[in-house]
Amino acid sequence: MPEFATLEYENLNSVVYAALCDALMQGRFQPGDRLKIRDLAEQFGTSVTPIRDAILRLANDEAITFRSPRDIRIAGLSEARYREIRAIRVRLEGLAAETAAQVATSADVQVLEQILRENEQAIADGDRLKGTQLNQAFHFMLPQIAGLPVLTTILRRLWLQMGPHISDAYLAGGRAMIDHHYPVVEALKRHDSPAASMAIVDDILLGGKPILDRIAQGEERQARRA
Amino acid sequence: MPEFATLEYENLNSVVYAALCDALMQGRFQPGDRLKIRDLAEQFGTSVTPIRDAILRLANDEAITFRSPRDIRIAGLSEARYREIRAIRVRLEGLAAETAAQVATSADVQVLEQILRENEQAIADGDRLKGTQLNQAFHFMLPQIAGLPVLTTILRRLWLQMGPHISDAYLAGGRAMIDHHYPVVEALKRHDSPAASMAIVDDILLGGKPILDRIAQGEERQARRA
DNA sequence: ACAAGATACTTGATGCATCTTTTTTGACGT
DNA sequence: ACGTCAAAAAAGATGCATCAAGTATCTTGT
Repeated sequence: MPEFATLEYENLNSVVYAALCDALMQGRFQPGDRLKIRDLAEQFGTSVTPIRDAILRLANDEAITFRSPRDIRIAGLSEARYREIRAIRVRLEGLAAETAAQVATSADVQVLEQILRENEQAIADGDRLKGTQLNQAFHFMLPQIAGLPVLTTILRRLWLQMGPHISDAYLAGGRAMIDHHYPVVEALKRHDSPAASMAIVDDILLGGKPILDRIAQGEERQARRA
Repeated sequence: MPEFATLEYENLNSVVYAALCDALMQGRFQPGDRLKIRDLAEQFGTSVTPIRDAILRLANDEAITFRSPRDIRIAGLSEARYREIRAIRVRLEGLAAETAAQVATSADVQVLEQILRENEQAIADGDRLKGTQLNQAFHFMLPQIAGLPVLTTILRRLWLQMGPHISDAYLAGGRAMIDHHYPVVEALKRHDSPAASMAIVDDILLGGKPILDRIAQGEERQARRA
């Protein structure tokens, strides 16, 4: 008897959740933006229940916060918290890169190279949205190649929190955002785990610099105002 | 102007979620146990809505799964998935221990030593529940001392998934479960980050051995049946 | 006695009404 | 202009009714 993939039934709340996740990761929300359940319900054409469900899940992910019982907003991100997320990413994406380097096939490498080419093109075209998406796609390929689903989930959650903060800063760094991706691919080809890990760490620390600067700058501005 | 902690207002779904989390972490559920929203609503004395909300959050944490659209169960844990969780814990708790070693005060150390003493006593008394809780308390102290809230959240989620699988295996290992905690405390006293990291890694790998054996054994049994 | 089909029951998803509290708004006084 | 305050509007939490789909039970024919 053939195996059938357990087909994922979709409930409305999952659809809404996925849509909001996409929006978050694409930077289509700004930190502090207010969400209203009834408004979203109208936009999605559903009742409020699936929206509430999705928002509850995002709140659980700490991507949105309840500033007060009736005030739902896109979560802010302090500099300290961003630094923590970065430190965690260094450890976890390092693990993903190491593992991926051990098991990567040439097909895997080709997918990565294809993403890189498209990303290069998107940057050349000045297409910020596509550039951000392809950058994320590259990062998520590593845990996928490595066969680490739990890791993928954790990283997705971290990106949900970073999403609203990277949109503006992304192209500020220009091609720097993907410069470090090339040595990752080279390391995977050679099954060189330490090199893969070091390259992805460089990417996170150096490529993420403009984002950190922007958050730090925003905090400083806020401090002066107070 | 002094900082005020954003006081957490409590909604019912948070109360239910916290209660279910506790139950999960204490191993009071078995993998595969079925949850029924209406039953839980009766037990908690609420309507079904807050229960649904809490269950949705736990599903988002991947602590429970929807086997089919109307069949909510405590999630299983494959050997591969457990190994992945362990690898992630090694990286993240390593980071927590390193950071904690740099900033730990003598007050922090005293708290850890107190937990260790009580844990020793619980094991001597054969009090499995208390032993498990204190073991967890020790592990969660490290990211707290280190001041890493995001890390704490991630680890809590991982423990939610491990909870139903550690109950039986815990005392099987006897004192082995906390043997490696002592060198962690010693390393924190000396502000010796590498030693702290190594000690906690030993604890995760060696202390977690009986859990892995149990999961592997369970899978083997299941494979034979098929 | 047993299997297949029909029936009744369970159960989560969805929608919606209501309640309480918050937020908004606008008038008012300083 | 600006801050204050009160009334009105808004908004999330909670509870509940209904629906559709799955499960268990019962019936029925062999």
